[in-house]
Amino acid sequence: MQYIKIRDAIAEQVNSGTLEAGSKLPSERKLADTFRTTRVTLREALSLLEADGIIYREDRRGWFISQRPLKYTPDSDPDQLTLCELSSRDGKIALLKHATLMADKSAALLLGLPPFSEVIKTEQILSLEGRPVARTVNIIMPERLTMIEDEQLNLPLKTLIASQCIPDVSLHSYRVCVASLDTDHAASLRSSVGSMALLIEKVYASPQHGKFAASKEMWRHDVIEVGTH
Amino acid sequence: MQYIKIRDAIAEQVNSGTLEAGSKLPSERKLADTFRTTRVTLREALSLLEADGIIYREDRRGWFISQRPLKYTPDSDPDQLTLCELSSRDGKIALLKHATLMADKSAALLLGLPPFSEVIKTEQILSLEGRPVARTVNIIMPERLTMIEDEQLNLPLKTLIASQCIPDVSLHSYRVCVASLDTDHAASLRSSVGSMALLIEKVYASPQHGKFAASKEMWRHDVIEVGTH
DNA sequence: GAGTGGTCTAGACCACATT
DNA sequence: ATGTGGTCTAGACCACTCG
Repeated sequence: MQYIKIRDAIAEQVNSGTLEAGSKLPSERKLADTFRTTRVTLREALSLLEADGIIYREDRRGWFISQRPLKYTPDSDPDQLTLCELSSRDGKIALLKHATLMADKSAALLLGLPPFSEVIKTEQILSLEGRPVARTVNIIMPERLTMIEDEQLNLPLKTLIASQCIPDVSLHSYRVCVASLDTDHAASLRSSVGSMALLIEKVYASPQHGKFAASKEMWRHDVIEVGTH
Repeated sequence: MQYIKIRDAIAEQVNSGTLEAGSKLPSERKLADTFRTTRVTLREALSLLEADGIIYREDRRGWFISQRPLKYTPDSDPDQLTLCELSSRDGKIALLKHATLMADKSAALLLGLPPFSEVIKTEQILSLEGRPVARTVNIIMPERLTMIEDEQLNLPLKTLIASQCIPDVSLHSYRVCVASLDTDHAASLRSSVGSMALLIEKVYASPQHGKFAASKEMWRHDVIEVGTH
């Protein structure tokens, strides 16, 4: 099993600091030559390293060394920008699109909505040092909102909610699971179809209104982990 | 991108119920013939389905249709056997090995132990309907235990702790992350090196003793997800 | 013993990113 | 324009599983 040895050789280079976080690996053809093998086998090794979160792939751009992951803690539920700050990372949110429309099946399920409910839906991209790492879909029930300014649409959902003066909002429930990227998500994240990702779903509720907002975040899996403290 | 079409074709067969959960797919060579392609491309498609948790691989045995995943809820922190029961699955725990030894780096870190601390370490395999799906390492500080019978060693950690009459034990912290299987774990789980997995770490503590026990569970990723309720 | 999955080779073409 | 990664072909051998 050659590709195990190749994986270990590259992993060692990363751990020893010879290859710095964020830097690019040599081209697949060069690496294949170096290890005296073919691209197919080399890519097998790279995929293992990718699975471990040690390197990541940018579609058609090459392979790069991962940074240390962010750590999302459901207990304190920091919003995305706070999460970045906690790790001293340069996080920025960009708005992809937004619309008021009928809730789709997944949104209706998440918020327990009756058929034909209208919701506000926004989609955002979170970038770290310019690299897109997560795509978020936010769903909000419009009756619960007094007013949204355009500039607020690229705020984290939690921040937006906070501006709405609804008392006692809390993270009602969340779900974490391993997922893989579809064509659309892959493109937004400069990744490729089928890449592993971590899906984090959150539902926000208040005693008065019950469940009224939710988000689905699709994270590149090398970027985040989940836990306490 | 042929392999996307092949993936979708197989996924459709699964969703429509033509292929039942738990059943085996035809051999790779047959499938490659069916889709008029080579094994390499076919395996690309199968890997996507595996990443989505729709199918899973048993090392050298073939590809199988996944069951619906268990759902681990840190809030209530059900033990592994309870978790299986909640989904009406036939879960069984087998003891791999156990020993009293010096805490390794990862154990010491988890429990905040001083150097040269002795701990009890047990390793277990959880099987669902006979299929090994998770490997658990339990770490316990021996001072906190009155006595352990051999028959208790294949109990879930939480159940074992409950038998020890330590008041107010709680799940102190946990961590969930995507990981990949090393040679050893892969073998225990009838999987292959580098396969994606979900790692769940838990630390138990009580007001009197602080952190005194922990577990690291390595789950085949098609089998489990994490969330509330 | 036949068939299977695991691994590997040695190419090829294309679309895209970068220069 | 060059080189790169993404995709695909058409084989091969071995070790293992299973009947």
